[in-house]
Amino acid sequence: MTERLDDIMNAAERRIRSSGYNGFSFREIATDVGIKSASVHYHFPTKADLAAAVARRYRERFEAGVADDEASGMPRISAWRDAFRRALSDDGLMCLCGILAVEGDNLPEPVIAEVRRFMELGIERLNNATGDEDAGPRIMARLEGAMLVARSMGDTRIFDRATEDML
Amino acid sequence: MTERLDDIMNAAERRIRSSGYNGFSFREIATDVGIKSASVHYHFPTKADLAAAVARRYRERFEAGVADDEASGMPRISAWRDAFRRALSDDGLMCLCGILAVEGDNLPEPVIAEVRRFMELGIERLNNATGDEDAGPRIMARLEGAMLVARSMGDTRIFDRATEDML
DNA sequence: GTCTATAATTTGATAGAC
DNA sequence: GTCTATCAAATTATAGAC
Repeated sequence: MTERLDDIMNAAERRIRSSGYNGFSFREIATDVGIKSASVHYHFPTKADLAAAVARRYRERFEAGVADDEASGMPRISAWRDAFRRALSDDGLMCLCGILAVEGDNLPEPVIAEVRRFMELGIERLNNATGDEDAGPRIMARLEGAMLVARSMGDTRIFDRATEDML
Repeated sequence: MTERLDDIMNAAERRIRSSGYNGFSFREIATDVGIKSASVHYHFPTKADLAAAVARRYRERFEAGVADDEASGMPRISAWRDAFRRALSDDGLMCLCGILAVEGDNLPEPVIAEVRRFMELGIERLNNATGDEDAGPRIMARLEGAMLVARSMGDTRIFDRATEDML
């Protein structure tokens, strides 16, 4: 039913995580999915709509992944580390919110808002888990940074080596 | 003499660190500097040329800043932390190589090469300083990540809180 | 829902005068 | 070195037929 919507969002997520918001076009998404760009606009009127929807879904999926790990007894820090590791190893791509975060202030307001929500979520959860209000920013920084460096060196194992003490 | 060249590179660096490689145009640079885009092409034939030159200069300036700190007695890890902090607080912008790193593989080859050189430099120097081959990736990850998170939350102090134990 | 067609703008880049 | 003029291509987005 809504499989077409999913196809579009999947293609958009892959493209954004590869090249960023300014690095993909509606025509590319359309080609990936096998339709025309006008049809993509039918589902998402503007580029900002599409990117914001993808960012929201990413955050919700991320949150659910962490919750699953915690439900099976994993400590919260390890669960967040595991969720980042999964995002990196599943497809070798950067964190969606990480790349949107660095692309910065020229992005549409709704996209920026979703990214900030992702960061706030992680910081708050990790602060609560540790009782240390510096722990949230520090752990999120390590995880985003480990993805960034691993990606720039083209070596996933760098993420593991830079975060193995968090297990 | 070459002040025009510097003006162009300064404008390009600011734009890239704000919005990335795909987020700036020759016309914007030209407007910033007060000339026409054709004149920018005179100095840098292609966009890849300009970005690669800016990335190389960034790395060299970064390296010199670290060397200065070390010459005045600062330990190497603190010196790297200080150089990142300076880059962030001078203008509130992201690390140039950090943003180019996440924009990824669709960038022109010469630009990717400069970014990788920056990361390799940091990793190697920090590995040597600690005698631990995991320390380089871990420290670079923390510094890049702290900038990323601080930037996405619009709060420079997050960088300090996430890295104060490295002083 | 998807298409064709197209508008309006921007982009990276070049040619040639001064 | 900088300009005007221009190009070919790509971009976001819309109108309207099917």
